[in-house]
Amino acid sequence: MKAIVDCNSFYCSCERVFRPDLDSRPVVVLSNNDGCIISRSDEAKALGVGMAAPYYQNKDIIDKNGVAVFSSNYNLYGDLSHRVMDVLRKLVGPQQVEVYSVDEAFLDLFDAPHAQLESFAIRIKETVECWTGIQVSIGIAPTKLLCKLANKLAKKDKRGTGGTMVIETADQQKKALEETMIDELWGVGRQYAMKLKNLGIETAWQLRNMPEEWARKHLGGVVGVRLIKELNGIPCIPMKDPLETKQMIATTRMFGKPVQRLSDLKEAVATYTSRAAEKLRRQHCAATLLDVFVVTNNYAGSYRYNPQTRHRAAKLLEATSNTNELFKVAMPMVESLYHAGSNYLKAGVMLGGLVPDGSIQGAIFREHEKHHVKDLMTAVDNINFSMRDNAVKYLASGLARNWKMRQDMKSRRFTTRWDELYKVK
DNA sequence: TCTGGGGTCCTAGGACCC
DNA sequence: TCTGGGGTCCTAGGACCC
Repeated sequence: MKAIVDCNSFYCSCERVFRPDLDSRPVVVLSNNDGCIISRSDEAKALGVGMAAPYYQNKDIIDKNGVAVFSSNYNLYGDLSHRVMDVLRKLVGPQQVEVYSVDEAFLDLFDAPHAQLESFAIRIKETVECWTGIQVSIGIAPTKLLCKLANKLAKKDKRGTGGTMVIETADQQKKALEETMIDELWGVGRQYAMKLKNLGIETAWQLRNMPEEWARKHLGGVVGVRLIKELNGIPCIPMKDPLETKQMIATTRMFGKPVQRLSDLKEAVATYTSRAAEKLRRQHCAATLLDVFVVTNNYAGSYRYNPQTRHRAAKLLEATSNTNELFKVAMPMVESLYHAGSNYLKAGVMLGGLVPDGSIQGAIFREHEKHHVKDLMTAVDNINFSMRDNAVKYLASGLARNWKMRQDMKSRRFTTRWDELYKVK
């Protein structure tokens, strides 16, 4: 058996930990640049505030109902997320926890006694809530897909099951699947949902009873087959090794306001490149592919939002995690992508073809020089980690930073900065 | 005036090889 | 004059997730 533990309205819950006065007030948290609403408390959902809805379109409802609004505070959320995951590791063992996202983790319960699953779930839930202040819902089932489904049902009926739900027996599975519409299923997005509805399939139970060959034909090949199997309680999505490293690293941002100057665009890409390189070094990897992209909106005759992306990719001669080496490749790419007179909304850097940095093959005559550079990178990373964000930065990243994003309603970093600690009195 | 920032997996199709 | 079949690797793009 497996479980998923999911934090309820995670970002909102994080804000409430330090603002108990908001416990019964609606709360929302905005995306970077204060653009979209990406987390809503139950009260905000009840008001009809949509997920991923643009902030400005909901401003009326928000103002009228005294909704508390926050810019996203990733230092705070990241730290509380680690605390939740640490509690889970303590309860079930570090190898049994797969962190799936900032607010969700799968647990491998292969040896948990069946008769005690329900009480086990309740104990996990109560411990996490007591130790971190974050409320969670838990779904337990034989497959990941059924776990997600159980979790969704547990969330719907908070009092009945206390925010936990076990789907184990054939009866429990049938009942749960009949209650679930296909568009609520994990792995069924807008496209598949539309397709399925056109074929007359409405509930998860109906989908479960379709033959695999049918799924292979209509639902993206192996993806569809996996869906059906998982619905039938046959595990096809394995637990991931917690030590696995990423295959791709990206850093991309919208600008606070559109930029037109090449110098601003280069500063932004340099900043994202150095961020991406930091992430790369943190997982002890080097990249062999670099991709730079820029997004323009040229408002042809109207103000319609009609973004256009252009990108350049480069294969690196030598795998590297050295920020300077990456700059040397990225900067000319920005220049070649740039057209004077365009409005740039966004830019990004992606690093791919990742290899472990212990095994970098390269020019033998440069060995000495490379050790030097590695020490420098380590020093920069250490300073930035221990001091504060970007205590040491590259000049190429700029000083004026006209393009920096807006975050007008950010709470304090209560748990990760001495000068922003919560004050009791 | 204002629409996020990451990721994964899969398929199709082209280039190339023998 | 005739012009196969099988394989690999890579890239682009779609669909999905939180």
